[in-house]
Amino acid sequence: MPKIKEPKLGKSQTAKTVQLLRGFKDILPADQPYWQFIRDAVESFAKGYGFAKIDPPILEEVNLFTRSIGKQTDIVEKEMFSFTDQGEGNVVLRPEATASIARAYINHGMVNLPQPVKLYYWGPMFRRERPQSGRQRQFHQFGFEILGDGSPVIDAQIIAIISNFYQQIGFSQISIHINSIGCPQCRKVYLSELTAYYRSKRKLLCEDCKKRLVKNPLRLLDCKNPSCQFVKNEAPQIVDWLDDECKSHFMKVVEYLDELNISYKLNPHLVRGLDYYTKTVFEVFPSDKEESSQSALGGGGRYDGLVEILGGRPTPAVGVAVGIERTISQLRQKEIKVPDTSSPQIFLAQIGDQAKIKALNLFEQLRKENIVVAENLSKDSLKSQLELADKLKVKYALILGQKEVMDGTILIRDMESGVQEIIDFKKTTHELKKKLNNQLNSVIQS
RNA sequence: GUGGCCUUGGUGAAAUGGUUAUCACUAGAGUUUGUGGCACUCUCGUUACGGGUUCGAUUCCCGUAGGCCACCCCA
Repeated sequence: MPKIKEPKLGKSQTAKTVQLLRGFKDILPADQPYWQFIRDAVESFAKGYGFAKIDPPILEEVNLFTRSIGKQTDIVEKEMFSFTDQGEGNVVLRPEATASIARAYINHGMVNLPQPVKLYYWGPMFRRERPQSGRQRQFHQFGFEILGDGSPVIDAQIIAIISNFYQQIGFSQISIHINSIGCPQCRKVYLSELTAYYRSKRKLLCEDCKKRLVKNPLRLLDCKNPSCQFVKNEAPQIVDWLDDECKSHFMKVVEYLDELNISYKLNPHLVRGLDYYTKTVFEVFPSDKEESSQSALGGGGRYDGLVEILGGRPTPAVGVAVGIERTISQLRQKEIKVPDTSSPQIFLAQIGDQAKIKALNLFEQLRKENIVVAENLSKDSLKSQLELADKLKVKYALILGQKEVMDGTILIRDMESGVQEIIDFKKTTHELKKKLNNQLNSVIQS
């Protein structure tokens, strides 16, 4: 066992407060309705579009990412939480999930399933970056991946899913950018063209672009520095250098999107930071006013080479990944109301020892009937119990006291009107169900 | 990794180089124990951590950690 430093006790004998790790956050009970809202939407989409869930592990071998995302990318170069485990080998907290999905596809012989294989995932990802708005070191993504089909209609479908998803959760203004970065062959030709062009303009470039020119020329296209804009606007565009295959693929994708009535913007400057992308790439923004890369809600594209890079048979694939925190922050900003399904409608209050025992049993009985009841059986005064009922904003309070126990009855109090009825204790569940159903019906009617 | 601003109870704020750090909200306990949303009382802080300057620091300085924001890059 490695030695663990004990926290020093201060003069006051209390231990120093333990802080959260930089860039890590607790997802608190108050946040959960948002998470649940998105989770429900994702699950219903997965079901509707025929995706099966997969949960790859959070820890993976470092090679998985150096081979897939690319050694030269920032994610791999400086943002991975990697460490040596006590045994052997380098392990890494996954920075994204697509590579794991491709690995799983190979590992479990999914080539033998009817193609394409449609998978979705949900979970935490880790990148060791400096935190800022819309960026944490642990964040969550969900994603949809379709492996084993190279047809452009699949690209369009993935984009349709994400577009419809955001419509569904109440984002009416989203903006989808799409582009094609070709296959490795035509991209190679294009890259030499692009670097030749930029080299001729080298003197005009910002410092960052000079670095990009050597390191990752594709990224030159999304430089935000105003001084580079002119150079950028005149730069050769990849769509003009796509080979016939890639060009017709891209045109078909666009055609299908038109057919599905999905609005998008062709963005010749859109490139993505992971090496495995081929052909179609796209990004989703909350509105056309916020289209900087930090505000991207999600993105994806085709990755026809990935499975092969990881040692599988050549398998075309497309996918999309969505940032959940970013989506939630937009839900909040747009003040989209999300349902809070967890809050109880009933509070059970008791007075006196006998009533407490009876309440204990009643609570269990109601729970078995799937009636969500709040209580605080350790509190004795009715006043404080009703106070709590009020704070929980329940619709009804059940009141069980000495008198009711003797009479075999129970009180149902309507918390809004203050009207109370005495009912037969045995009919408690029946009455509650009746009341809750009435309420439900009136909500549906209005 | 670079830069800017910031850090006072659970939350949001206030204040001062000098005895018990103020207020509001929240939470808990209570106002003699069968009725909530009001009111009142009480309780909850070594002023992020470490060091320095000083007779004296929460206040000034430095470091560390964390937060926010921007760049790089990404979701």
